[in-house]
Amino acid sequence: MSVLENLNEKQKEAVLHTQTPLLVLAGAGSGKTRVITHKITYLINEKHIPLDKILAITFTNKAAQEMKQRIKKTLSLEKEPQWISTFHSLCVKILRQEAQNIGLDKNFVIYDEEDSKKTLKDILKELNLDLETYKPEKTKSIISSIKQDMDESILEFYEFTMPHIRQIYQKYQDTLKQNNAVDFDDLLLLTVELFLKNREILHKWQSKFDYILVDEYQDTNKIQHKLLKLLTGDRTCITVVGDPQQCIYTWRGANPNNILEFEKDFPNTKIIKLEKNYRSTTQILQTANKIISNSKGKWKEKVLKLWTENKEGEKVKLAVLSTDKKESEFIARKIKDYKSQGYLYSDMTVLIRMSFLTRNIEEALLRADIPYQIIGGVKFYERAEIKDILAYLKISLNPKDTQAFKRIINLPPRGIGQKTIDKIKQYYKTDWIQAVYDAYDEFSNKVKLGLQSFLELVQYVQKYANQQPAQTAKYIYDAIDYENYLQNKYTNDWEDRVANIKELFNALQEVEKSGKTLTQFLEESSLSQAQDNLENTNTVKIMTIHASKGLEFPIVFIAGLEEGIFPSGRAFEDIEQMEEERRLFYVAVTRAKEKVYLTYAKQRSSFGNRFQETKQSRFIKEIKEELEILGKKRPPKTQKKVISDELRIGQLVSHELFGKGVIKSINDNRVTVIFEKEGEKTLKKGFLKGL
DNA sequence: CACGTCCCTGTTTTT
DNA sequence: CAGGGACGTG
Repeated sequence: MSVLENLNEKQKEAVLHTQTPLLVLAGAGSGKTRVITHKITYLINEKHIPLDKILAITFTNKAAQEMKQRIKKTLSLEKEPQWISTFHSLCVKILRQEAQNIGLDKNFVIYDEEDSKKTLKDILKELNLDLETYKPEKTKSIISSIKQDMDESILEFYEFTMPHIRQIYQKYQDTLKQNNAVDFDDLLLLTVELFLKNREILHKWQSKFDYILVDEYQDTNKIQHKLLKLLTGDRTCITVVGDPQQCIYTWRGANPNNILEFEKDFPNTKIIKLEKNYRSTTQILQTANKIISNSKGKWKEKVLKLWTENKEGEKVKLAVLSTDKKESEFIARKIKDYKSQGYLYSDMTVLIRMSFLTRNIEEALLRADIPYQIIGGVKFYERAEIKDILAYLKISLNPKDTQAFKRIINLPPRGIGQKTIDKIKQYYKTDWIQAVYDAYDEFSNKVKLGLQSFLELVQYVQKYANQQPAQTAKYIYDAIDYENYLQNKYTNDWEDRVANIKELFNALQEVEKSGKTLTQFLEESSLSQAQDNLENTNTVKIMTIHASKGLEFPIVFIAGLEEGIFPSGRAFEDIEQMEEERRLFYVAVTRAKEKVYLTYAKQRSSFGNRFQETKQSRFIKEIKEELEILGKKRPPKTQKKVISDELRIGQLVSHELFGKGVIKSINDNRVTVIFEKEGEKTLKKGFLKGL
């Protein structure tokens, strides 16, 4: 049982190379996950590195989980390896242990995007600044890039149009600190700062790891690169795997230059290219190569050219539909077809560029009785009802958390409004709960009553949350009569929301059973990702292309190939962004093993009612000669079943685009068919197949 | 001073 | 369609 079994020469080389830092340029479907897991096994078995001295960083929690289990199984371990995680989870672990060394309370909370933006909004109001000039989204993204690049010079640029941006940034950092909170970027930044400031601690963590492996390197940002450099030190014990052509996260700081810089920062780097693809058919790969050949050709010698020994397969297909509704119905119909041909629902995925496109797809699949799962969208722990209940638990662990406090002080309505909160704030010394006590005498009896009910509840939660989180959550739910609150507030979908709460109770029950702490649970929920919820069930998965990173499916539908959607309208004026859109398309197509369907609608309804004319995505034109256009051209010779002369009235037929139908009349070469879904159409014989 | 209603706007992608 | 801000009412 060699660890090198079933690896090709290049893969073997990548597993065996440990003398110098290693950069593996691994194309889509070239078996990079395999290389990483085999390499870990090799390091343990042959190089005798203890399992817990290997650090492996993956892009998603899901990937980390799978890798852990694979290794546990391969090595017949009792427990899972503990240092396989994402960058963010790794940094949380480090920070929890070292909190006191950077003036952080170890009960710090992680602010999500919403909390961070609300914090910024509060700051803007306090500073009396215009919300238009300093849009919280914009401001947040500027602050993020400062932190991700560890470089404040970007402020000089923005100060021309946003003179107070520096002040806002300062205040934002101060506020987070006061709240005993960190944002996503802080997890990385604070860890790096800790290492830079404290040699001893750095050495401690360096010596914890004898080897470091990193996946999806093209999507790491500057500070992650820096962190790796710090952890590696002068040693050579590092392997990173990536593919610049699959970089799709520059908009949140990913820096594909990390791949180029790697050689500089890690001397004597060896480079190995994995270009043999094991996933896709020749046709799919050819189309993918065509897509990426239209990119500007940066990263010269780092660009991979994929090839495969897989069979030819079918051409990538394009279906043009009249409306968005028809588009999703087409997809549903195809799914049914393939199901009846023996494919599983779980063999198929629908990929989209923007999550609002899930709506139509979901409706069509629902109507067609096709089981599906939506990955991402509004995530579970970002739902208002979940955050409401969690805020009670959070405030009990960290009573400094302003966002949690504001969320629940008047939930359910207790007659406490802005003025009361302002007053409480004047009494703020150590934390919000204390502030409420201290300010208490200031208020009218009515407000006092409201505050009392709040304080009583919080006292209870503080007492029991840690030991019995599930029961405590239930207690909160009943105490605030939350079901009633949901019923009144959300007349349409309150039942779904109640179901979500029940789901939360279950999750908390698991926490109690598994012996995890509430803090651990809260931090996992903050760092939960779309893919984490990917069920191993026989359902069609619907997700954004970003969420599909690292996954593969036999059949892939890519919907909404329209200018403004894919590529996104925001990319129109920016060449770099357009390049990223193109890479995104490349990633989408390379998810497929056997079949790819591209679709777009000539008309799409925006918001509620109005239809808008769309324009075909530029990407389609770029690969036109690779495509089989459904419903327009004669199907290629592979489909010999085309019926020619023996058509008769009443015969069941099928059409690529319109689905199943029955022949109503025949007139020379033209046949009128009544389609199950599309109604009556007259078309040429050649387009029909017998059933 | 809190709370309800009306009207407006605005859609990337996410740790 | 939905979330948030402005504005008027009790």
